[in-house]
Amino acid sequence: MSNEIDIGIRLKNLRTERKISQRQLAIKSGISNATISLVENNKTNPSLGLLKQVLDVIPISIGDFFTMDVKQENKIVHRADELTEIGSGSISYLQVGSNLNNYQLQMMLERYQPGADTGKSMLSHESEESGLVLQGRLELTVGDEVYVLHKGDAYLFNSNFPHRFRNTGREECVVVSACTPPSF
Amino acid sequence: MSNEIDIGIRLKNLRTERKISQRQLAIKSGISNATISLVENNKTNPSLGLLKQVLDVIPISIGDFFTMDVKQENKIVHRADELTEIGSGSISYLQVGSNLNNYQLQMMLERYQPGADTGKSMLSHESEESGLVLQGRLELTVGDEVYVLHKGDAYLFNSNFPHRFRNTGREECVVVSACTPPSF
DNA sequence: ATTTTTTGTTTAATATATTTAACAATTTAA
DNA sequence: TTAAATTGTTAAATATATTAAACAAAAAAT
Repeated sequence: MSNEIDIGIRLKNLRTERKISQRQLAIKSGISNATISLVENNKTNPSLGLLKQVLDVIPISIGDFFTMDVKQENKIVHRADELTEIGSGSISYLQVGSNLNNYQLQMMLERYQPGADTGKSMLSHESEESGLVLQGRLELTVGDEVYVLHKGDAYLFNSNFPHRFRNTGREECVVVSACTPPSF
Repeated sequence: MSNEIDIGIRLKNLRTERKISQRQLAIKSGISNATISLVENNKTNPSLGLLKQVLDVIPISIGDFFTMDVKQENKIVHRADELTEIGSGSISYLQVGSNLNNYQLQMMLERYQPGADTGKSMLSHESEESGLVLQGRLELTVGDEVYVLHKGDAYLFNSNFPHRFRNTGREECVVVSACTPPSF
């Protein structure tokens, strides 16, 4: 397992800046795409030779790779039309910032269409979550407790509890939420 | 096998500068001494985590490790009193330069006290050796041939042949020798 | 001299990185 | 809407790094 080096983010930044896929990088470098995925997620402890092979196609030297600044999302103010959509279907998640790799906080403007449901799958992740309802009706289930929130109501819980959101109202439901660390 | 990175020399320089043995470095870093040996000789392709563990005890960052200048012995002229003694006992080897890691050539001023003997152990190493006698009497054995050299005489042989030097004269014997690559 | 440590290296055993192949999810093309 | 291609991820197979243990050579100690 990795020995606490942030190499994953560094590589991912370099790759995405150049707008190439893991597979493209894999082919050019002669490394399998699986490995590139593992490296980017710090799920392996790559050898120097491997890293060099990959960095050679960027190209960047190993020294520069480690001394370069970790690409910071330095934009501070994000205009309403600049929020990045990471939801889909009947649920919209407009996230503040696009690359949160270096942040601990994830802020979103959420819109649930009537009937929208995050699913009974009770997704759970290791983080804290809070939100405030701006409009509409939101049903929140945490564990076996069920709550209904209206405009002005808010929630805060440790999200390793299984939880679920539903818009049980007739109009669109709008929520501002925060999560730490970012969950997706 | 290594992917052509000169990490071995870099690490060895750092370690020897600090005058610690492979084993000491191994213990402090939690890595086996065998691995350190392999790394220093570029006989393995170490993982980043491993490298970091080792460099942490130096200490030096991975970035600095790769960007630092490879310690070159850049002294060109070495004064008579600056030669470094690497012999002992009845044999003195005054070497030109102290750290020959980055050189292929090892030049020495050798002094054999009367009776001095490199030993019957017939040390053999993979290199070429040449020398010229400045003073005294030198007996050279290569394989099963025995030669006696006097002032002005010289030798040159492939030193993977077992060999041996002795001062069989009554006065100090002085030789200037060259070896490639350096043998110790 | 002779033992005892310490040195760096090497080999077989073991742990782990890397690959191959499959997967689900999203995008593109038709 | 469906099919085909591309995305990133994961599991089992394989290749390789790493370790533990033994080795020879040199240094230090007795």
